[in-house]
Amino acid sequence: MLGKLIVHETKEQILVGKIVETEAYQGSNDEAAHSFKNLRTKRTDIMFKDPGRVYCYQMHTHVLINVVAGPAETPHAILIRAVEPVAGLDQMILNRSHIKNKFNLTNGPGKLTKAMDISMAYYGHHWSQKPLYISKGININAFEIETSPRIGIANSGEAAHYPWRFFLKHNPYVSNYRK
DNA sequence: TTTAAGATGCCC
DNA sequence: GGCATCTTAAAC
Repeated sequence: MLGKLIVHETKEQILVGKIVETEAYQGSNDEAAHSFKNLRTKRTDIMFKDPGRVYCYQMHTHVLINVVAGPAETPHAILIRAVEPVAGLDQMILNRSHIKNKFNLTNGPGKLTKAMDISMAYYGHHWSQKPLYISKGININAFEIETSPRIGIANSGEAAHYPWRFFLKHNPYVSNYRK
């Protein structure tokens, strides 16, 4: 998914962001995943459906978005943690309360949803359909990708150490690492 | 029914 | 390091 484009056709502008950071959550076997042990609730339900749909949820005051992965009944998901603005930068600045630093607009999972005006209304929406879809971007070679443990899951036992965060080396729009 | 924690971000 | 703010899971 790294290098692919998220496109959101809003009524104001077309907003486009290149994916530069993701995290993998492996369904039933991953203690850090919401779907650990196949836990199926109103929130996690969409992960048990067909792949390619939007799994979004609210975390504190923010919305976080995922792409559902794996076949039906296999609740995997990929969290989109950061994008690099490609189009609609001025609208993103407005959406982010006039944040000045362009590197601070979309470098986190809660920041990018606000910049790109992606809300909980997209729960279950398919990522192949307008007005919110993923399109072909650039191909990324393996040597351009760096990995690390995932962020913000320190209380997830062994899973906290799995190197399932993926991001583009030296890209200034990647989020700041923290535990 | 109640409570505590959370795949965060911003301010001090 | 604290706190906003709200959903959800799990304990009572």
